Amino acid sequence: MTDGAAGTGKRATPNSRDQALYRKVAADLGREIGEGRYGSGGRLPAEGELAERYGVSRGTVRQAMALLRTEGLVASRRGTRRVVIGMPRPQSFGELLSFTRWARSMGEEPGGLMIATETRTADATECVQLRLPEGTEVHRVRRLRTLSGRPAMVERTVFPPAVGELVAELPPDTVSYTVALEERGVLFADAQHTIDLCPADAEDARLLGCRPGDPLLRERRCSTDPAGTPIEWSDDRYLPDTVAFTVHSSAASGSLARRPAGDT
Amino acid sequence: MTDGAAGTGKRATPNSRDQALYRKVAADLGREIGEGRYGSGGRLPAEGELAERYGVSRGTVRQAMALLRTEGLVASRRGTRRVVIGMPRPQSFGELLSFTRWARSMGEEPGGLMIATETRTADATECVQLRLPEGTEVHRVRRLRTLSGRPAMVERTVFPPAVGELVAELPPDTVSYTVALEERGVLFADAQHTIDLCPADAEDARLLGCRPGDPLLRERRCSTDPAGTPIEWSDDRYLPDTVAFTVHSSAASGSLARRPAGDT
DNA sequence: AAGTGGTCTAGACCACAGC
DNA sequence: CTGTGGTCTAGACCACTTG
Repeated sequence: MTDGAAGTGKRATPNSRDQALYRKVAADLGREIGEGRYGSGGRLPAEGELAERYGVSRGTVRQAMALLRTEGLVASRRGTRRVVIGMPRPQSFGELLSFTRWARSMGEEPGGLMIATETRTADATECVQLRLPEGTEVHRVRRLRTLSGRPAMVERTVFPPAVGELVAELPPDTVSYTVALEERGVLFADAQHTIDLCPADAEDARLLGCRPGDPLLRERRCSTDPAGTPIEWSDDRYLPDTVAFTVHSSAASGSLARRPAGDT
Repeated sequence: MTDGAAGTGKRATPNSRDQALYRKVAADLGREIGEGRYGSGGRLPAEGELAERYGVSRGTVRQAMALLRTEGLVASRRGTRRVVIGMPRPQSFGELLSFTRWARSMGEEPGGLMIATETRTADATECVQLRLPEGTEVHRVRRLRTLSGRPAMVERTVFPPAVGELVAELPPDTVSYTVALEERGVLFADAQHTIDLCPADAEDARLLGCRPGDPLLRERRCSTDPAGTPIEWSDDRYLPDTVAFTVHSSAASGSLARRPAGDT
């Protein structure tokens, strides 16, 4: 291996730029899959062949494959080569948490009409979700989100104190809190979502232009930073025909579950 | 390492029973997390410590951790120990694909009222989803699913020929097709889900006892076997207040995405 | 029997968190 | 500086699929 890093010869390269090697391999293969290089249901090259092609060890190729697997692009089992079972989706996580980024990726103009903002003591649910001691002050925001002017979703978000302070200082014309927070060093790493259907309350109906009681698609979400600290707890209610959620799940890991309606 | 496997000393043990070592470690840690041993937001032991405790290498501990991570139980970053961010959920995959198993796990009595079964040529959508050539004959089943007698969901499933043959031979009183198929060697390994809201059509309304046009929570799903071959394509429509779906997603992998309503 | 992915080991160095 | 997880390597053996 042509190793410029004078030394043991063990280290491949210090990763000239930001990404890990296995991520580059995964991205490359993901791109090829998206281009139909192997076809839907087609077989990927063997681990050994890929290791040689990219000049990396088998372990690194396997790390890349694990990524492609959790993204739902390939299936694998002992004895045969991996198989293509899905097509890559553009950078889902950023667009998943940010309504603004998602809207823009679709060529729509996102909007955020502030309805109310307040600082109050957290209720029982919020304390559990945000892992805060009882009686903590939290920052609440309610907004009507629009797509190219049309009402699309009512957003009710609660921030813990540390994040709430940042939110309170945001310029009044801020469209994306998520992007603004990331620019201020708050990183989103994990999120837990609950998706169900709920009837519009009086406020939902007034904002969205539907009747009270009309069903909405609800996504409740708790996001955490890389340290595992909760940074937001949100209740988003979408008008029908606005969005759909897609999930990949597998027997090996399984990030999706079905629960009885009602709790939390 | 006290290694009874007289030999190279490399292999730890041939895995006395079915499971891989890293799965045992993950299961064990998952159980401890569920018991609150480390607390919500608490820190896990270091990789090295766990490797010693279980008598395995660091690589094996890391495989276990990767599992716990995709299951949404822990978050991790360089420099500090892993942190608990979620509680374990019981065997989600089996209960996710099987309405029957899910119902029973909640102490409800699942039912399946057969509405219609037919063999016809697949339409365009079905051909794409099941990766079948145009004009292939598929097996279709429509059923009303009930929870302890109450209507809960209308299920419309399409099976490719190989699976359809098995389905056609199932006893008329079969409640769970999923379980029956698994008993006949059809294994479910991966699934791709799309969750959204859709209005009840005339049949939905009649079966579920609601009005046509009333919104239902819809889950469309394509499941594949370990070889990556599609084995079912289903459109399930739930009455409101019946179910909620929960998903974990992370910046590192991301199995959840939001899409505009409409397609596929 | 050959090919291929699954599991496990052992060791190295790096990058980051926190004292 | 020390501890910790992230990345990478090299090699071994096993279990399964396929021809």
